[in-house]
Amino acid sequence: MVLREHPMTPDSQPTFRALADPTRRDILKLLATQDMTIADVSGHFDMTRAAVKKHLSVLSDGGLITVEAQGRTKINRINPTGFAPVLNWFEFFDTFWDDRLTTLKSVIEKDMT
Amino acid sequence: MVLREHPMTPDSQPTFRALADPTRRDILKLLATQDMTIADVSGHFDMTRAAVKKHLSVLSDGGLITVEAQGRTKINRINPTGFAPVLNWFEFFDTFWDDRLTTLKSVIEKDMT
DNA sequence: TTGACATAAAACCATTTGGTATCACATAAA
DNA sequence: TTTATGTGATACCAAATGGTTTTATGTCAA
Repeated sequence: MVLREHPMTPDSQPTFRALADPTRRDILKLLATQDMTIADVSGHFDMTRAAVKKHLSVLSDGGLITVEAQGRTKINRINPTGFAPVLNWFEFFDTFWDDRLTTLKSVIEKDMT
Repeated sequence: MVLREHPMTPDSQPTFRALADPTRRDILKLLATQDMTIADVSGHFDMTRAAVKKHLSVLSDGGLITVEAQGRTKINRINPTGFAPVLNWFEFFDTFWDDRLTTLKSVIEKDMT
């Protein structure tokens, strides 16, 4: 028995990969406040635009942002739907642990105290 | 304004990193069903025990499993509390999006249909 | 049309990552 | 005490990753 993702399930790997880098997670928090061009995003980090652009590409591959061309700039916009694959993955444990009265929700609440 | 994790917040990076690999996510699903030794886990994957051991170390670094010595074997056990850092990170967006009536919960439900 | 500017793309580099093979160590069993 | 077995640790390798620099390309404004 080798556990593998079901073939029909949308591949969650690009999303998990996109979330694995701290800079990309910070970019997502940035874009949660407002849509931004690449130049805008770059202004918040100590790295070249090219590097930021690569991160945005990874985020786009993971479905976590959408990019819309607007003249000579591109508007990077967070995509709430893109979180679904990861959230659904967590849901597996949530439903699984319902039996043990150890839901993920209770885990969060425990951490809050 | 450069977004960085608050110094007092437990570092979530090792947890995100641990979740970024598909094999490690499969291991977690395995351990959700029952605790296992390294040999047990290895039996489910087409790779050497050494490779599986590395994955288990990364999962342990991320706090997602605990390891208990038992004679000459080691029992690997999933640690629900270890999910807290990532779940809390998602909570940020959840509360943020409450204003827009776009909570993560609704994202999941939309994906279910 | 010319020049400025935002993004794209490619080559390149150092480090990390996921895997292997090998050897050492500790514990259970003969 | 041997011997087998489960695990740990190290060295090593190919590929991926995160960054830079440089060179296009496309679009807006004089």
